[in-house]
Amino acid sequence: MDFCYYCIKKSKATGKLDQKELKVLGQNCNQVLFNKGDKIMIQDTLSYNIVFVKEGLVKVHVMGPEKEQILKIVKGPSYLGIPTTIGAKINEYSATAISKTNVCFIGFEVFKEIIKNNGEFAYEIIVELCRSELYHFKKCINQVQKQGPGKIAEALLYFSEEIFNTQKFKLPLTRNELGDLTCTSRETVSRILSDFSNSNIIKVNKNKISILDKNQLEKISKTG
DNA sequence: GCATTAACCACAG
DNA sequence: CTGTGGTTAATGC
Repeated sequence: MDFCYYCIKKSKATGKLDQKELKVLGQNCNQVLFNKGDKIMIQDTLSYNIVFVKEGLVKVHVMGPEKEQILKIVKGPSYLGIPTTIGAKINEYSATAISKTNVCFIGFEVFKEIIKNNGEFAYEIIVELCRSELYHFKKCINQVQKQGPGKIAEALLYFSEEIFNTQKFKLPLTRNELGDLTCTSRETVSRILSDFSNSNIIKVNKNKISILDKNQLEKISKTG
């Protein structure tokens, strides 16, 4: 039952725990492997657990009044279910694996106890929550005020810099999902991607994207 | 008015 | 699932 102790994909917070705390965590933690497309959390169901993505990519999404909205793409290691487990009785959003993903479900009671007893751990959790809130503030402003090309440019840069750390990557979303992420339609996504491609800003081959002119992309993202 | 932007629809690969 | 063309509505010179 020491698998949390030996886990090499610990969160920054979990790195602050001593062996005894890790043992308790390990006893109240269940690891599950999800494949692409599997649902990890379902909106409107009861939320009993803190969800920690050890490894892999997950889309966090909600069904709005009109249509599906993708809130963000999360790359492990990262927590996902903290706000909805602590702040609400039910899951306020869904989470779906978009690659092979390793997830730990952590019992809420134990998680709560560790927060209360270990300030260093709690602090790291707060840091993660703060970063997430700031990200959403920024995304909210950008999605409301930028127009199409700016939104798509920003999303491409996000994948390139935050998720894959390379100029060449395979987009893990369909055009439709990219539309749901950027608050545009799938047609608009298609058109903007071919526009970028025709202007030699990016190269597109199905879902494989290469960023050719990062400066230009940043400029478009910045000016909207 | 005229231009721009983007959603919606439809249809073809 | 995607790409494209036509149409329409909103917005801003």
